Amino acid sequence: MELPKNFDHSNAEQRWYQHWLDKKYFHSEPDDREPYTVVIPPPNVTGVLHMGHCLNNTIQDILVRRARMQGKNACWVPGTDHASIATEAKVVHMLREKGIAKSSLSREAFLEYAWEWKEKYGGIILQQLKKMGCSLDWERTSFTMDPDYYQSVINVFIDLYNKGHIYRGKRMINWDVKAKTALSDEEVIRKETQQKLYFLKYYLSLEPGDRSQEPGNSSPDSLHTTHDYISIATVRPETIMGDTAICVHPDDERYKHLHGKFAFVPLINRRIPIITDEYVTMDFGTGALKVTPAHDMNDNQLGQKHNLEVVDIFNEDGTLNEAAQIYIGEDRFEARKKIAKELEEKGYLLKTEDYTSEVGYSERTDVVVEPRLSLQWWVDMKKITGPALSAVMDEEIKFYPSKFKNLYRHWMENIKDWCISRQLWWGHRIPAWYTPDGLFAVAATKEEAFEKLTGQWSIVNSQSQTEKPFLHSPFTIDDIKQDEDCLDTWFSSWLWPFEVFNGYSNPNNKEVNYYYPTNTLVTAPEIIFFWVARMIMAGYEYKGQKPFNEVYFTGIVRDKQGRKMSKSLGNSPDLLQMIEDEGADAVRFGIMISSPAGNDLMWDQASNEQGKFFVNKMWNALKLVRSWESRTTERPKDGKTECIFAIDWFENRLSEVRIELDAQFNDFRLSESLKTIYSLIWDDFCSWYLEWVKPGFEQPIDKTVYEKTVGFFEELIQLLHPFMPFITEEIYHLLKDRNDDLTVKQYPAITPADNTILSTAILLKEVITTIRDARNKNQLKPKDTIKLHIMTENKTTYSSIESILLKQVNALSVSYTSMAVANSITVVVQKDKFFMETTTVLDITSQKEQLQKDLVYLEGFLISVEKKLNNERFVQNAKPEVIESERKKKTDAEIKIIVIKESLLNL
RNA sequence: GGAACGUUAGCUCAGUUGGUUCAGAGCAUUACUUUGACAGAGUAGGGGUCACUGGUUCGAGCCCAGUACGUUCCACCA
Repeated sequence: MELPKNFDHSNAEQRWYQHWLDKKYFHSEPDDREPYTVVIPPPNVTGVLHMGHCLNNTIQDILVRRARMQGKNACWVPGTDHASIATEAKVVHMLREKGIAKSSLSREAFLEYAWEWKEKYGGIILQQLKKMGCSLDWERTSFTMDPDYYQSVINVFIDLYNKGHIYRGKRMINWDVKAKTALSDEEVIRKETQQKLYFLKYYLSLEPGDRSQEPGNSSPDSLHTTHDYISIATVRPETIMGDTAICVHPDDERYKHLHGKFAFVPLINRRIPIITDEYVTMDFGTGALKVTPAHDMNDNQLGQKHNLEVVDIFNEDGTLNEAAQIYIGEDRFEARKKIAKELEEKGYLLKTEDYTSEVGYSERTDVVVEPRLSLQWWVDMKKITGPALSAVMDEEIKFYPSKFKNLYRHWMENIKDWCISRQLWWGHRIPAWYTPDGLFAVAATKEEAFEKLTGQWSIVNSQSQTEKPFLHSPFTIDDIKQDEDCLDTWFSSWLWPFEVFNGYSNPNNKEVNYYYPTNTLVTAPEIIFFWVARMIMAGYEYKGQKPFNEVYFTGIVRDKQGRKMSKSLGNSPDLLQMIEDEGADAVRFGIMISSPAGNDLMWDQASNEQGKFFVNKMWNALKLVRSWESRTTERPKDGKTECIFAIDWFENRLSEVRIELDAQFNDFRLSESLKTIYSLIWDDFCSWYLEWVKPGFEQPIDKTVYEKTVGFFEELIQLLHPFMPFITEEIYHLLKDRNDDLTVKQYPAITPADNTILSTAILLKEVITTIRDARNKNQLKPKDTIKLHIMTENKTTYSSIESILLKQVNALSVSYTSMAVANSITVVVQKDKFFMETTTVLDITSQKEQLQKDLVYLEGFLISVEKKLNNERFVQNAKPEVIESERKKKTDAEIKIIVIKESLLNL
């Protein structure tokens, strides 16, 4: 059969992926084999494949495919995350384009749209993973809002609440004014922002207890007989209406006379106390700080400490409310401009300075985050961290690279409570129920909640009966209402490693018992806290066991300028287009070859080229080997020996590499293992082995050699298969007709390599290279033949390789000599001399130069070795084997020097 | 402000317990080959004071201290 000139990747990819699916190779059922379980980090349902996914999933696929070929029961579970905020944003956007406002819809109607949207677009990313060749068990596809999963999330909430680990509390949170939802600290991105620092006058009240000067008159002059003021610096003049104190450092001499006095907030003239706290930095701004407990995290803490009034001046969309008194309804940043102008006009503004500071932005909507007081649901994290810290520190769960252990420890030791409520409809609705009077109960159903609330009601009322007969009015089941909010997305995905096997909804079922704990988690370091840490906690809390044995953190994919790949920068290539153009194998190769373990990778699309070239190289090797098939012959036993050595060598070389690869995989040095295989195929197999066994033009080939060669080729592509599944499966089937498939072919056992053969091959390669180099330098054409004379004490070694040598350096003959051969090119390799007899006129200067260069190096080397050996302290302190090796270096160098000197004399 | 990590060839990176046949690989580059699997190739070569300064040691790319630069994370001064 004639093979096409090139590999047709798109045809092969489709064909083989479908074939693997038809054969159910990726489907796993519990059996008596050792399991190898990986759960995919569930991409957002809204997601489309990007380079990060490409890296992450290629790595997982490599691990899973290798495990499968090692005889393990490999199970890779796919699925998606409902991604509450991101998905809701997309649905809202989609509705807006249709002219429908979310506010005009009931919760039920909105959710109907959302599900519709999810069904339509939600699976795109999973389809894209198929294009990459990912060997996922599609029958196990999970979704964080599947009915069972949903119920598990709710039950976990109830359970944690009942254990006292979840509470409801008013806390300062990061508020996204666009999405109108609370954000966790981790969802806030801090960016350096150019700002203005406004220096404002706060006029002083005359007497600390003077009530005659209450606000009411708008003119400062009417409030103050003098113009004494304290100046403060702020970047947020629009929040002054929320000020309830001014704070100075107790030791600040400038303000000691003001301790306990009062000042007036400009424009609204609220009278506020001047308090002292060491929190204030004396040398920043004016050393006096305006305290706005409702709108600043630190001010809030100060406010609590000093019992200050809290005046919240913002609506949930970031506009000013009535409490602000002025500019009601204006957006916060509009208000800032207007207030700044008014302050200036009325003489409150002393000056402004340019100022750069970090401002928090919402990761989801990119608006400036507003610190806001709000009633939210919280997880008391200290109560559930349990064994999660020690599991990682004691390496019961191993982190690769281990540097992330420190980061993890730091976070765990300083863990803060987790705000889990989100003001969204898309997600798991919080199972809390309220009476019209604000009593609440946590329960799975309304009926249960009603029962609990009735109980609470009677207790409360019986306690308060002495004072008031009904502290809370009576209510019916129809009066109670469920919490409107949903749970944070991560509150569902932290159950992922066991709930994909129904490990919570159906505890101790056969599957979860078999597959859990999972083996390897492959994820991005960015979500070590969001997800990894919380999965570990949930694992111990609900399974009493770690969720995975090891975590491999991939690097961040950056472009060649070192910038993170992102949509907004537009430096993220269209992955699917790339796969279509260059082939999935090339793309997988490209991302893996540039991916050092655990470090960020500078990815350049050019690295796909290397993958494409590699595919082409293997394709051509296939064509070469196949062209021999029809020319095989049985050879007499005393036939040529060159192939015997080549085969011996390659067998041992394969063993050697297998051992190497094992070590690399154990440390997740996947990029290196790909390089190892790449070089094994390109250099060892194509450049050396195939050249050594290649028959002359249109000559026959020994049948045994042919079969061995096909066998080697199979073993090579088997090693490569996890990295580049399509081209390897294709070659496997084109090498010869067969019924089995490479995807499930089991690796042979690892055998030790014979070092003698390996070192003979190294010698052989070195001799070939050196002679070729000498030919080059003496301007011999490739077609010019030579007669090779070898001067060696080790004839036996050379006899096994002399025929290869002859072929590889285009020699007519090889013979052994004990004397220098006149008029020849001389080279020295190790302890042996090679004389190349040629008819071409020789220029001996370059030879001489080379030999002299070698001589100088060797003499220098010898001196340094001798120096060392003559150093008494070295001989005393160094290990015996080190001294022994130094002695050997010395004698070797001495012999070589003699050989080279002789050669120089003969020139 | 605190911390972690990094600095090795033009670029991206390996260098495991200190031992001058360890200064490496892949790209890129140069010369020569339009040879019969492959020019998407072959053969061979050039290229580095291992960031800097000290120290420990018989011996340092590797260990220690400091400096500079870079990246990231955490906390943040209004």
